[in-house]
Amino acid sequence: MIQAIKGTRDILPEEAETWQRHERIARAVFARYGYREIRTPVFEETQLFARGIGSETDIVSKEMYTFEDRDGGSLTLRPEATAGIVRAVIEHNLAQSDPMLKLYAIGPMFRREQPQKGRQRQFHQINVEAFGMSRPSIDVEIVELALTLLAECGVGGCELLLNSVGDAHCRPAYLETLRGALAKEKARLCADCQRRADVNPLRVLDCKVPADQPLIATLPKITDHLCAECRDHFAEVRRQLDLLGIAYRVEPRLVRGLDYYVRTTFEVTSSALGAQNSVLGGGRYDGLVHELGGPELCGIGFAVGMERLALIPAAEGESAQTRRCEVFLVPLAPGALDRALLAQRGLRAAGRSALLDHEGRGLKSQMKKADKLGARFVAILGEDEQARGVWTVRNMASSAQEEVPEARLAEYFRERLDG
RNA sequence: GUGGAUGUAGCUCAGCUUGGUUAGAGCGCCAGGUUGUGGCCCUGGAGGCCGCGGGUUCGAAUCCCGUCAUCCACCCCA
Repeated sequence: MIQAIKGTRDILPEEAETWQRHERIARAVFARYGYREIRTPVFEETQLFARGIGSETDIVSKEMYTFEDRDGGSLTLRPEATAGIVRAVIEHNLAQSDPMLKLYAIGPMFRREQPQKGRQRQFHQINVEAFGMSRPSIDVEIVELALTLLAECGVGGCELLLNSVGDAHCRPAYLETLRGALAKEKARLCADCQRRADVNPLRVLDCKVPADQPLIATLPKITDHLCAECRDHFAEVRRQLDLLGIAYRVEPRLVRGLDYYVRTTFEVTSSALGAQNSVLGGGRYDGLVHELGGPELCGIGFAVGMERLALIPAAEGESAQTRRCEVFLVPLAPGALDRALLAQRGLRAAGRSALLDHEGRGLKSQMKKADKLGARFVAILGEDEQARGVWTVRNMASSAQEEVPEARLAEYFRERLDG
């Protein structure tokens, strides 16, 4: 039996309604903050990701779906959205003409990882990016937007983690300090950390092995080694978050896996998620646009994991089963089908959702079907009704029935279903 | 790539320890109980190479080996 590729899955109609709800809410929220949608291709030149994300990152070094095009070029299914959006911003010179470049994107990403709870090889993100704004207030707006989005989607029990990872001026010096500290203590850490100490010392800070924690706590923190500009920026971000009454926890050990982040980084976690507990993550990426061949244009953004969003139970149980049908038509008499087809077409043209049974079953069976489809009304056409040009209309909630002339059907339902 | 758990009806699962007549339940689906009326109830029905391959045995869903898949976790991220 052919089945879905490992790490991919089908989103069945019932769950798809939850996704649609989240997307609808997101678009509405973004409109209020002045963000507009951009849609970029799901595959790009491999070089774009290698240069943008960092060739030494896990994503680029071992998780990308890369393949050779027929002309020999190397293409890659996007593992994240920001690089492609930045490419489009540069290619179309969007920053030149837009007085306030704010963009969002919704779509699938691809990473070849081992699947587990909240992690798929094809997964979906909602991305938000703002370009050309360097002041701390946009950092705060982005964070506030992220939290508003989650709140409106009904997710509760979330925690905002905040950090500053410094910039090109102060991070190299900090890394040296950290390396120095690690060199002395390395032998006492777990095997993974000893490897990290050489490859990516920042990751040691993120280690979860209990035995390593006491030593990690003594390591120098990035937030104590920021340059004056980064320190001031971070302080102002925190001051404004306080001003807006937004709760957060400064987490100096919060390290992002993409090389392009500078200064502000943040993450929102939920206890409902298991090991992959981050619903949303992002940060500032001031050097990225230039790095990819564009102008000196700063940027900041975040991504929400839609699978993870869907895993978090909505605060209030909004289990309103969607009605698939307002009017269910039941042609009983031989020849009634023709009248039903005409009536169905007419009702649909009038904006009603109308269905009829295509199996030609008995009345009882069709009534059951109408009930299961959530029909508000059932309209029956038997020999008796057909002879007199009327339909017997049953209100499924009250079980009341009355006869309605065929010509008045649309009007009848409009009066009872609209408003 | 590594570790652990699990694979039986469309779905959720029992049966496996102590091998033994046609493999079960609930939900769902279909039909009947009402010559033209849904929900609740009752009755009946359809639907399973018991993940796949091999082995042990008179006999395997059940024991053994292998394999594949899924889930969870490590790594890392949304």
